[in-house]
Amino acid sequence: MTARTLETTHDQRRDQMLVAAAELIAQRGFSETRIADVAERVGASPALVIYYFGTKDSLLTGALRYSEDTFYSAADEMLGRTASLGERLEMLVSLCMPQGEDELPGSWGLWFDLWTQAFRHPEVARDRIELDQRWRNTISRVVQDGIEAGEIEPLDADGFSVTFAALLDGLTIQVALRDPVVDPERAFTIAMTFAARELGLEWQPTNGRNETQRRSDDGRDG
Amino acid sequence: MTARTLETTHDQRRDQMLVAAAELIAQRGFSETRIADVAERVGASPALVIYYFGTKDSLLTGALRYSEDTFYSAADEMLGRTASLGERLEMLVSLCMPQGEDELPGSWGLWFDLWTQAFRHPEVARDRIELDQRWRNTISRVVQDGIEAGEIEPLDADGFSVTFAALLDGLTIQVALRDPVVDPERAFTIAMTFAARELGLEWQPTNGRNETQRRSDDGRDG
DNA sequence: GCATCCTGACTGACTGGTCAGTCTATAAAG
DNA sequence: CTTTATAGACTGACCAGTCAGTCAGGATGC
Repeated sequence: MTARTLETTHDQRRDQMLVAAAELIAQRGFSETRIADVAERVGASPALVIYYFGTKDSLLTGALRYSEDTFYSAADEMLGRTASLGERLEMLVSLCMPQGEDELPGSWGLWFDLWTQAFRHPEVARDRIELDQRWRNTISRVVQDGIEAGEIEPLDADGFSVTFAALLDGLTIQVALRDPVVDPERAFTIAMTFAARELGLEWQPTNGRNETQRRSDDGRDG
Repeated sequence: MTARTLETTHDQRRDQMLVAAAELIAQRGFSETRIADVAERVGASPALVIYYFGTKDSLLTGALRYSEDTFYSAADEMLGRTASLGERLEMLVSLCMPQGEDELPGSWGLWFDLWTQAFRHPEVARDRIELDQRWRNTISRVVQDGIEAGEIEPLDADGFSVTFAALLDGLTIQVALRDPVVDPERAFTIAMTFAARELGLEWQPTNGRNETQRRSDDGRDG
């Protein structure tokens, strides 16, 4: 039916705008993102953006949601392609550490904006809570799988997920904010050491980099 | 001498404005804070605010700095009045958990704004790094004192401070954002349990509340 | 000819910052 | 003890720019 095609292009446009908005927010910040910027980015008129989203706020918070959602989906998907508990944890952790510039485009700044918005806007707060629960569930599931596979002894996976998620958030902040004391490698090691100790899992840092992430040659920085 | 009085009132005015700005940022958010709002709050004209700070940005980032600085000073000061390692840790942790509404006025939101600004403005980032180092030093010092007092075995206090600070940040986020899974009590327990385990310290949750913070009656929840 | 998509032109409200000049108080001069 | 000078604190009026959102109407597809 024709409604389908229309709806499809409609949704495509929408997603284009959401992605563009997310990228701009990541670069410039939430309230420094203008409708006109988003419009230009997708090659449309500002009026069209309003046509799709009604208000600026609706667009921007939508972009935040969209971006985080994409992040978690990517995480879930990647997890599907890995088996061992150790590797899976490494994957989750390295996903949190902005060490390359090429991951999801600068999405780290979006966390800050999401939190800032959530703090003052109940609707955003609700979404964030949901998103965070999803993240903790992912962690919890990974641990649970490890238990069921006999890799580690049974323990309170949910409890672990709460603490571990908090630790990851805290480390990610330092790394994203380029704290000289907490570089990506160190944050990675801290997180993994904590997890290993807490779960009773064998783990030690591999030589410099962990192998679950990006090809061994990473060109140069910048 | 007269210059003294003049300078004093000058600085008073300045501080008034910084405090007012901090409060407004906490309430409405960084970029929703107008010069006119600050001016009104201190009973002055917008022009006067500019007269004192030159630009809006200078005022707002100054307010952020001022507020965080006050927080850490308060922490240091409180620490001076406590002796045992356990109590000191409890104090640091409870200082991070916004459970009452009456602490420093809504200063939790300021963290989010500080991070958000720091992510995109190098100057703010520098300040934040310094502030955070100060915080870690405080933690480190507390642990070091505990070691020297023979309360715990020697260990890497700096290393601990990095991890513990990150965990506290992560927990504070959840609490500040009213995550139903991580209420203040739970966050408190998680942090203390982690610290105790990591430091080899005896600690168990007291009945419901810990005694180092506020009187037992806290009215109702807001 | 109808619905949806889309735009250019426009506007109304807001806001950071300027500026010319007032007010107050201390200091200097007469 | 007045008068005058100087400086800092302070303000009202104003401006120039920005930006979300409106609207009337054009294109496009069916």
